[in-house]
Amino acid sequence: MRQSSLFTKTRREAPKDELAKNAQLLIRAGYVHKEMAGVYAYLPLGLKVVERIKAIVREEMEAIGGNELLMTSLQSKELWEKTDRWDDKNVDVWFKSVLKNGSEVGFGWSHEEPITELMTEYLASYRDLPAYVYQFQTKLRNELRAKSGIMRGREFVMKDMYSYTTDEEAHLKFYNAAIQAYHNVFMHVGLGELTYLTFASGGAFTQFSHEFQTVSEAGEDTIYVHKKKRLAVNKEVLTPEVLEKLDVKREELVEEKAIEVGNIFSFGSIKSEQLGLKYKDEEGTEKPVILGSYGIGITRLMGTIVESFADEKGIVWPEAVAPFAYHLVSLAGNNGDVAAYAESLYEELTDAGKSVLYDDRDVRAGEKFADSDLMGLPWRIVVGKDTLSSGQLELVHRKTGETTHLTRSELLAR
RNA sequence: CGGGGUGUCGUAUACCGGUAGUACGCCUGCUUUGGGAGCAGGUAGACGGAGUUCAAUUCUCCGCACCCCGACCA
Repeated sequence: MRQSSLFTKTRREAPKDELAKNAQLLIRAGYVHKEMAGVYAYLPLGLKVVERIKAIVREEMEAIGGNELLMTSLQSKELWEKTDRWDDKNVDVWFKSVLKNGSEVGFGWSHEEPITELMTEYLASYRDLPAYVYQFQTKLRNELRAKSGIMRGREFVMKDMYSYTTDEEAHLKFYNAAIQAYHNVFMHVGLGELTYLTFASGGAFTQFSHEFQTVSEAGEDTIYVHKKKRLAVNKEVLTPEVLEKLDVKREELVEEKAIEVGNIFSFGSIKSEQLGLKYKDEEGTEKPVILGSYGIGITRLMGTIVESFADEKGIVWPEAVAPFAYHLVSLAGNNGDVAAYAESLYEELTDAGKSVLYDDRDVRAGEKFADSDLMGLPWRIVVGKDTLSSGQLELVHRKTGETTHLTRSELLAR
């Protein structure tokens, strides 16, 4: 993409109404636009990052048998009354409205109920199970207090997956596969080292739920990390019994602040019973389906990545989620030969299938470099006067600042 | 929801009970061109309402918005 055709601009200063690093940088670099407190629009560059994260998550969800679908934002009051989660006394994040005909509707803050009800239409026999479905949805939650930039908004993109299985054994098998898939996701986006499978308060069905917590100063949760065992315990369940069950000692744990980037838990058969999701087993006996739920906050993950890797100059994207792999910076000025060289290099790289943002703007070098640092693409290719005489291109690694020189063909072969 | 705070050109800020200033941005021209250029000219602003006052952007009250702490957080 030519930067001259990108409508967004960078800003020199952080907006005064944002304290969170992720929001400051994402706004300055033109990735997101704040619409109101806790509500952010994703601009072209930001959308690319969201889509890249989604692609990584999608790949893992497909690998464990997920069927992607897209549920609705408008949800029925009657449905949620069946599970006693319509009343504001029980769920305090509802946005609600009224249709012209007087019916009340809610705006989806979660989708267990609608998807489980949907499943009653399709799942009837043990032969239909298991079923795994997932979606990427914009969740709407009327949070009392939005905070931390895109990390905790009233509107955010989430991947939610639900598993429907015949019994506990099948459920646990999938549950463990999901844990592995989640590990793969966090590894792939570059947060693997910082992210811990964390034991958190469970529910009626199991002792624990599992969270995936990324250690970060910007975190809202407090966890106790066991570095050797690569696991953690949420502060809310840090009890002698839990430590014993996990076979860890309190003094082996380190307290950390962390961001909850994923959460998985078991519903058992409660919701299936409430919503009438049953199947017939081999003997023809009717049984409730076992339900599991698996979430990853896509936009929160994006914020976590910014928080985790940004430096004093700006964002530093891991290659797997960067909006473009290369930032081709042309320092042509009024030198037509340099401009022509940069143009042809851009064409050639793009034709070779490389993902390139080409800074073809007529601005000075300092501004281009500062913008490039702020936007945080992994590799910067600099084309200047010297390039023409030496035949050497400058390749700068955003993360380390390391600069290497290479020829055009070496770059293309990369 | 409890507590605290802040609202000034597009952005970041300054000052002030009496003509609202600066920087960046944006527009025009000239120069400049490897780390946010220089000169000249131009554009653009007091969240809304009520009150106090000769006079309110400034003080008071109400509303709204935003931020922070806490509570909350499948």
